[in-house]
Amino acid sequence: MRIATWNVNSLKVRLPRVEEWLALRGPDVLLMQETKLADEAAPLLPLRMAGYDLAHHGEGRWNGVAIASRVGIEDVSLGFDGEGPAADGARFIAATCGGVRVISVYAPNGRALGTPFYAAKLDWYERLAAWLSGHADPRADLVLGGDLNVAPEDADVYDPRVYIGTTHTSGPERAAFRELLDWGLVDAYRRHHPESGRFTWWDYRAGNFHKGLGMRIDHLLVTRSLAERSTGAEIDRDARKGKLPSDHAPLWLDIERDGEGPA
DNA sequence: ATGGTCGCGCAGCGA
Repeated sequence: MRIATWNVNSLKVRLPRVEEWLALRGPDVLLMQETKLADEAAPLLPLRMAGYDLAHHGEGRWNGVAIASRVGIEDVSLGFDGEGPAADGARFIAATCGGVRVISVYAPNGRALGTPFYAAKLDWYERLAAWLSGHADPRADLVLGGDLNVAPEDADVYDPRVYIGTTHTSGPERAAFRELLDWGLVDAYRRHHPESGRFTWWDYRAGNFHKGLGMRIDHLLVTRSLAERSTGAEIDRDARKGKLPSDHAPLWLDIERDGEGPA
């Protein structure tokens, strides 16, 4: 089973790139973020033509998360339980695909340390952790993926000195990220790639992609049962190239089916 | 050169 995540930065603009990428890499499940669409505008038919069902949670204009699956999609939930879909800013969608509970999240950016936006980011992480504690089991198969807007280690940025005093690498953000790991999730990409300098996002400006100036802020966090069955993970830098790219690259993880050997 | 580029939507904000 191949599970991928991609901040597409407008599914409307990116649809051709997404269709192309689905055909190329053939993920069973694709978690998307920043679709920037209202639910009525979600491209259900084009994805259906590509063989995927789509569950979408959007508010239009900003944010918006989705799950595309070619192995079924059931028990869709929008937003953190108890808050209702409107309260989460269209940053959380969960569904069961091929027997695995998958969650697509788009963490708040935080903008700058000490701002209300930064406080809201940390608060969102607390609510995410509370949701996990209340509604998920670390012993079950679960994937929490998306744009978490945190580079968990210094190895996840091109130069840690550049980020001193900024968001994405601050102590409280990294502590919030580590709380997810402490709950029972494993950073699936790191399990396969210990090396530094592997990024999922590069600023559009100043040729940063071509200069290799990026951050690893998109993640696939999986419970141990899945981590033990994972056979590989890759960031697809090629998808950041070419015509009309997102500023994020997709990331995927391959998992053996439960039971009898590789899928 | 004290910016740089996108997407949204039609000014200027957010990332």
